[in-house]
Amino acid sequence: MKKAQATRLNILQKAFELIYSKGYQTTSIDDIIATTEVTKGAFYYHFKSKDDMGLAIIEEILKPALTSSFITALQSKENPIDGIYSLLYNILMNNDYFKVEYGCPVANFASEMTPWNSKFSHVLEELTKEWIEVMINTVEKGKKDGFIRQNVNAKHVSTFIMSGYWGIRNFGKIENDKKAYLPYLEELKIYLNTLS
Amino acid sequence: MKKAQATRLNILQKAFELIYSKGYQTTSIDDIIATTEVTKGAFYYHFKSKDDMGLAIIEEILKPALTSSFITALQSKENPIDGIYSLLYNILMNNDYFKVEYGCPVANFASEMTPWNSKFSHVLEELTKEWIEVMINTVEKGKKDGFIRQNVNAKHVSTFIMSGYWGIRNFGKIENDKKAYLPYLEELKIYLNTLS
DNA sequence: ACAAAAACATACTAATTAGTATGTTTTTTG
DNA sequence: CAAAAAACATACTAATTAGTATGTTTTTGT
Repeated sequence: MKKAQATRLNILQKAFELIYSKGYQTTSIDDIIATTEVTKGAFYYHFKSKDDMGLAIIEEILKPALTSSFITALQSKENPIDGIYSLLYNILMNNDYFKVEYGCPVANFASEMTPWNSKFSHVLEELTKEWIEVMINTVEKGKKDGFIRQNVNAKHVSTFIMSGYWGIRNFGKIENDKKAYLPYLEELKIYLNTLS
Repeated sequence: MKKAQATRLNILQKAFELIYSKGYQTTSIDDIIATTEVTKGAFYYHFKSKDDMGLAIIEEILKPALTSSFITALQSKENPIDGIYSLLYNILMNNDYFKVEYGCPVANFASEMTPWNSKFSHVLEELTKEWIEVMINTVEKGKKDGFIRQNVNAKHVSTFIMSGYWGIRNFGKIENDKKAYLPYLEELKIYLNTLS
């Protein structure tokens, strides 16, 4: 019950990298077992289907990694305006787990799977709602602490910011250059300051 | 030289609908010829490959349709703040060519094709740059006409707005309900008013 | 140590894929 | 009207796909 978990995790991680760079549909199981150097038997011992593995990637790789870094980044600054900006700046400019040319893995999954696969839709909805909730709470706390105006709607602001993030990720993919992020970040900073 | 063009256009339109709802990879040529009721011979007479057809969809269907409606919507109001808001409101809430559950066709293409297909990346980059340019010009005109502050950076603002649009489209896909657009639109209105 | 279960390996299958080879029909043009 | 080119039709192919059937090896509990 130790080595087996390691191979399972190895499959998930390697498969994630392949899917993140090539997309879910274009990543075949043969691709995955070739790069992980496990056999098909091992793969289907751990996952009952390709979709089962895809969902496990979201639940076991993306969800914990992103949610924790999301929360700590937001809480790193006293003023949520600084917290939100530094979260987005760092995730776009300094994170080298994410690549400009590949966009946001969650947005990619959503874009590719969502209309025709309800299981994926569901876990992705849960995940994004969790993020929005975290950001809403941050904004509300900022209102209580006097950093943000009382008439700011936390849900609207959070949705607005998350949308911009997903969108600029797609721009980055197209332009294939982190420089594409800069105009967005500049305007984000100005926008965030209007909330105080 | 008349009926042939009609079949070509028919293929492009039906293929677009399939791709818009299911994605490019998951739409097979057999799918396309089944719904268009043309044969494989006809298909490959008009397009030399699947990618050739995909690019034709962008160039001949999406580009003209979107760019023209984009420009006229932006110019419909004297104040660009109203113009931009009504453009986004209408494209999100009133356009029934686009479906919530399928998102933005251009963003879908970008998300799915961009990292591994440079030809698609290129035409999509051209297309989005064109939109950004149009919006920049609108904002600049608004500055000249006194509707928008002089210290507003038109490029930053345009990129910021376009990002938000693409992102909220992805949210809509996940939530599968136009209501997901409303918090975004409310905050967009507030943001746009800070530009005046 | 040994049986049983867990973990992995190999060789297949049936379906689907983009694309082609080779036709026939329809239009156009001289 | 006839030949040539354009437009479409049919039947294939070779590769790839997710998934399975049937093994062997390794680990675990007793």
